[in-house]
Amino acid sequence: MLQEDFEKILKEHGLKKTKQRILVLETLASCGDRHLTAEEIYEIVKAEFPEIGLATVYRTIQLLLELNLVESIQLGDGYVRYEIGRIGGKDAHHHHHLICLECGKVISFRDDLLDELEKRIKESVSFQVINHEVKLYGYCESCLKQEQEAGKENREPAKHLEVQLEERT
Amino acid sequence: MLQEDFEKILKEHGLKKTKQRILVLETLASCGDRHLTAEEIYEIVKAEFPEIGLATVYRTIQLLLELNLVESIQLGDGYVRYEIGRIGGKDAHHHHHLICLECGKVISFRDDLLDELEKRIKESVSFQVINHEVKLYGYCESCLKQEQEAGKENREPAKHLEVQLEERT
DNA sequence: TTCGCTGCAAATCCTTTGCATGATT
DNA sequence: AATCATGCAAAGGATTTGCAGCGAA
Repeated sequence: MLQEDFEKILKEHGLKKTKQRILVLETLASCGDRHLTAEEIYEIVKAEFPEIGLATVYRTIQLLLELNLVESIQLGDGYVRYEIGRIGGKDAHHHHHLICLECGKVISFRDDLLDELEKRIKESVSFQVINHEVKLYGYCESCLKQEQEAGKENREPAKHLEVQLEERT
Repeated sequence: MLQEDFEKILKEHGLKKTKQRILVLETLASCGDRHLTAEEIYEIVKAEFPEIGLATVYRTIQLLLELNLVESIQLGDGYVRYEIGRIGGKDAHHHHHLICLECGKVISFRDDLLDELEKRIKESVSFQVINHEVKLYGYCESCLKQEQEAGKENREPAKHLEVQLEERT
């Protein structure tokens, strides 16, 4: 089903159907919420198809981005990550990310509040908003719990995200 | 004034005051809205102080990030950019970016609408939001004008930002 | 058969690091 | 004088590219 759509899209663009391309897309599709890096995709595909090369993974990701089948996000940790986009017409446009500063977990959520913001922008500034990207940094449920159990010191929450992330490398 | 604050902060942290550090910070301060890359900062400082090395610029930026004097943003074009943060107590936390897909211009704006979103997140998911980052992609005023003058074809607006940006390299 | 796609290795590009020298306190 | 910071060059790490061979159409 996913694969059939994909084959159709490839054909429409005069591109060839290859096992590598299908595997990369399938990996992204099945790891829906994991937000994989190129290297991670490579490792996963290699388990099933050891001949694949990392360069092919990069080239395929590039292709999928151009075909609008995949989207990229950068969490500020130096890696570019990829997630499957709206395949088959479902508009996954307005989904955003909650990023845990403790464990790095990424939670996706939808919200249309930003439509309101876009409208306001359009009115106040002369800027035509086409798309937007929202990242909320904080602490996820399980990290909050762990901390509560660990003791009652007041955590001084990170003021600067990027730095925070870098320090945890 | 800026420089005095900076010297005080350096002293507080047991760091030395050097010409390089001051010039990097000044460059960031005076180029307020330009969102410079490390390389650009390097070039600007080098005009006034040719002995400086790129590595020093990187090290200084790192320092400024840790001191919370500077913030970084990634526009998706592969470069990390830096902008001066809230010096002297002014809280510049909730400012976000409008990014022109045509010319790459970055416009900063403030908005507190996101506070509302944060509140909602907290209620619906158990996630403690500490900070957030919003990027709106679209077309700036002057690019819109140019286009109107150039002709009346319907522009097919970019569906996928990152790709769009990459293609303009 | 034709051309596009792949794998490999080399090349790039941005950023970081090691080390001896030089500057600041 | 004691450190810390700098410049340079080399190292790193992610991503891209060149090219000959392979595989889809």
